[in-house]
Amino acid sequence: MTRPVRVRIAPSPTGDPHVGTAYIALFNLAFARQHRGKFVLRIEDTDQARSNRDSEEMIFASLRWLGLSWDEGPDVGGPFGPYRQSERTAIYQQHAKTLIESGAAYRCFCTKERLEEMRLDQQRFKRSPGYDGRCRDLPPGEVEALVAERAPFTVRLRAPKEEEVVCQDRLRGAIAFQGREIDDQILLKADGYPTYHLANVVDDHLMEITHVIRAEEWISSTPKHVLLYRAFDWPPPEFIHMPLLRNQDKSKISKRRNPCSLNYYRDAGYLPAALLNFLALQGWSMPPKEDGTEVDRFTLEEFFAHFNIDRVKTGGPVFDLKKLEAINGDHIRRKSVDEIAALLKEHAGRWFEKTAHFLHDRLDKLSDFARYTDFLFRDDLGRDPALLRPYAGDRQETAKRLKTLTEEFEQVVPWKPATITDLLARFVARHGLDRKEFFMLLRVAVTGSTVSPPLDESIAALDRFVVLERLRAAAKTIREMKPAP
RNA sequence: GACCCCAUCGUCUAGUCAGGACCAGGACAUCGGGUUUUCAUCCCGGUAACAGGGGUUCAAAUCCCCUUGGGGUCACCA
Repeated sequence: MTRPVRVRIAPSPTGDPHVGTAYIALFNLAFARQHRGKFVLRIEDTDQARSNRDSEEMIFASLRWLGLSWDEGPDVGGPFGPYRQSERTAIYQQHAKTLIESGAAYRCFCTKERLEEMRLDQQRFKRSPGYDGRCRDLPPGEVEALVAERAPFTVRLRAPKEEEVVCQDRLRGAIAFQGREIDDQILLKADGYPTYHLANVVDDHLMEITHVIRAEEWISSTPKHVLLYRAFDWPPPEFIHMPLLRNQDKSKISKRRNPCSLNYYRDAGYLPAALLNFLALQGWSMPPKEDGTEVDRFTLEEFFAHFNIDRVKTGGPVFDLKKLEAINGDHIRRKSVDEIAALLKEHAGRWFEKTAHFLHDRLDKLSDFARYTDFLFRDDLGRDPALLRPYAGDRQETAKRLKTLTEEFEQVVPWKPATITDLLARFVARHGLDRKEFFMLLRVAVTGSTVSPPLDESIAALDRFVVLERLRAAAKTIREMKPAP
């Protein structure tokens, strides 16, 4: 008897809800539907420093917005809970202990500092990185003594160095790794929280996950997972690694080169059906009909009806916003006028709520909102180049400053007015810039006008990627300006 | 750098597993034309790809090998 199909997504609640999460969720859900199985949402919040509840809420909200609903999860419960890893630490600790007892794992007393030093050495001598095994074979007596004196420790996987570990991937077949290349990964951190590797394997087993459909970036850690299943004597799930969504230059999709936040797509007015349709086309296509015609515009239900995981292509698809936009347009045109009116109302309403606090003082009549917010909706700013004045008249220097600032904007977390204000203040202070002049330059670069809501609010209201693009465009314009006569 | 994954138009892809009717089909983008008072929609048409080299075979986009190219991973992050 085969076990009922159970799949899961395991997003980490850090930052904005990611388009890649929706992509993987979509394929997991489709697979579950096809097999009349269950789709589980598990929150992987074992990184104390980075995880936060806001982010978790946004994951729920955006997946709901898309209509990708889960059968079990932290919010809806289920028979395999809790579904938040931070609430399962005792389970992981217990399993880590089992591994230590069986010898599949060991306690490591190395400090972060020593590990850092080791890494530097490895770099210096061009040795391949990885734990050097100092604590791997500590005499039992020494370990006991260290434990007795409460020395902090981590738990590491004891990877067999001679063996070959073969992972089976549904789409790629067997993938072999030499034991020598598998690092003695940390399984349990010094703070008592598990790393992804342990938590993921323990939970997938306990939650009876049958198929692990996740992104390709996980392939190289799969042997560690396989080793863990082996150590616990558990049957591994079937692994299905989806291709990675790509930037235009084929690198893994990133918020610097693409809008990645699902909030962006919602706020920009993409329809869930269209986003999903587009995502479904990344690496997958509907089987051609009998007469050979191909259908590439379809609803979620149609996708589910024709879904087959084995049609997934392994090549990495470049995320093409233009195509998404075209598909979105098609989905909009399929709606009735009344439906569009309702959608428009909802969409505009969201923006009004988002911007009312800074519109409040600026409006003499409600329709004035348009002149203060048009920069939020235009793809092309139609900026009057004459408005863009190089700082202190120095074109090259200004372009360079804008570039530096752009790089700093890439790092801002969270993307909020307060953090942006903070960055801006430090930036002008550090470079000794005139606030008035520099901020006006930025205002024009980002909003296309010398009149706009407060800079930090304006910037925060836009998606990070859009701001970066506008800044890059402004720098380019300035760099290429004719020198003043 | 080491290991692993991948490879059809600029982009998403069909075709590849079961080699032949494929001088490679569709979509997006782009170019040209038509409908339309504008714009958009809609319609018609064009440009555009099997990475390279070796094999196997009567026959290769399809099977095998090598090369090249691209990507991912190498954290007390996931």
